Amino acid sequence: MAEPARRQEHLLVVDDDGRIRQMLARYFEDEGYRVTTVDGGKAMREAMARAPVDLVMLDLMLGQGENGLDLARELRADSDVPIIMLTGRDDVVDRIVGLEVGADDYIAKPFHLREVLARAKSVLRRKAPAAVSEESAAKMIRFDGWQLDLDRRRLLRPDGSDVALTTGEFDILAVMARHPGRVFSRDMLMELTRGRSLDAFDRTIDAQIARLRRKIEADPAQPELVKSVRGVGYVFTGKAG
Amino acid sequence: MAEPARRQEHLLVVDDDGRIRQMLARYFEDEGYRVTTVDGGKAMREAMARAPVDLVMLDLMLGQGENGLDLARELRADSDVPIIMLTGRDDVVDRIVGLEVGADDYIAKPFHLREVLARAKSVLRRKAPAAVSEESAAKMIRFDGWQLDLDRRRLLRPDGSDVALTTGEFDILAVMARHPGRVFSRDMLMELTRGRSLDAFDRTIDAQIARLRRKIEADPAQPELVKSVRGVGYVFTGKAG
DNA sequence: GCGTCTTTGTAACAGTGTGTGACAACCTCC
DNA sequence: GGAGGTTGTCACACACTGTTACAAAGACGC
Repeated sequence: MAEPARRQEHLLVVDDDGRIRQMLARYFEDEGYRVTTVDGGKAMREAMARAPVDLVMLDLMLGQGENGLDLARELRADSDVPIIMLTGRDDVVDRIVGLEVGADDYIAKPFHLREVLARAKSVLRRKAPAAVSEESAAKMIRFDGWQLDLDRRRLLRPDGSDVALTTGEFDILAVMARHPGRVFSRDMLMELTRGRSLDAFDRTIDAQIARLRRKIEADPAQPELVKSVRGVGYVFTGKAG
Repeated sequence: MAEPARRQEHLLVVDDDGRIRQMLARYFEDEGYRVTTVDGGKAMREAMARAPVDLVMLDLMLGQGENGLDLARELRADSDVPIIMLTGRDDVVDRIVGLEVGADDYIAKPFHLREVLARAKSVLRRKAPAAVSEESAAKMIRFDGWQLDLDRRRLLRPDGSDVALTTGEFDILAVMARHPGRVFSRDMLMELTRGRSLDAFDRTIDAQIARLRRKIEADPAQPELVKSVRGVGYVFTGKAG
């Protein structure tokens, strides 16, 4: 089936398993795509820098202690390139990945190549018309009249106005607001927001919490939404709904 | 000081690695817990059916194609039993998903047994007094016109104004107010609020009670809400409703 | 590329919360 | 009434947290 002369779309496959790289590359090249395959984050960054990419297919479980989620977040920080996650796990993982980093679709391993192709086409079609088309219900967390939009990474005040949160501030709030009433240690917050663990005497989280409070609390000295639990950590005390 | 005959708490360890099962079983049994160990989902279901379980410690990477996250979700569907997940060192995805599925805490392998014990105590302490489900309606305790909001960690006076309680003060009041009329020994209060036991001649609890009274009693010298029981401890005498 | 602006990590300092020992007041039992 | 033990309170030291300022790192526009 000859493809009409069309700009060749460029796929980047990130997977530590050579067989999968080869399988995907062969199949998509047959389908008329240009395919680059890499085995990890470093190579991915290099490939991204070298040539524009239209779609990234990213394995969630990479070897070498690399984490697909981190790479996805990294990609999202830089660009709007569509991302399809490859995962061996079930729908729960995929949902989270979607929430966390804004991947566009997912495919569970083992997969059928025909299905991968269908998803890839679908994602490319959706993304192509410039602006992010909003077909899925936005994932929203509501509390005390506020709205935290996980897809758009925005926080809206009860009056609808926008709060300008930085990436770090947003990540901490997102993790905590998803579990009101649960106490998070600083270490947990560090791991959940950026996959690093905290070393002793690190005040990073405290500083971020302070900045966050300054933006979302009526009186930062008497916080109502993010409270401290002495000797343990922080807890989100907003009321869902 | 003889420990009051307290119900032995029952732990269920789910892990496919026999050495880990044995290590955890030995350690927690030494600490006075009853421990059951199983190696997979089937045995887990059987154990759960056989005897009530107070805490499940669940490995996320089970052999035989079994998925710890599925088991966690399955547990959550049926019950509110606290869950601690055992995860790989840097599998952030698993942790996020685990929390999302409803696990209460996670511990990265390899772990220190002392830390596991501390987490277990902490989870049991927070879960024990009535199932505090995360997204359920606000948990409120009312007494004599006062309102203690456990989710928001706030105390409101009859006139609706806010009382600024510290973490420690709030925890003690929360524990006692949940069980009006029941007498708590200092040791019990220490255990329930911070998972440590009290050593001899420790005046910590007394000091906290004094500070608490100063904030909530009309006349701290003639307490109406938190009374002393000489030779035993303290009792909350607020009238529910 | 370069300079500029934003975001983040870190150190320093101030303020708050808590544990501890001392002591006074109190209770109970003899 | 006195002894011995228990409780309330205070003061103080120390640990924990909030906040600010500044430097480093990163993002952005040109």
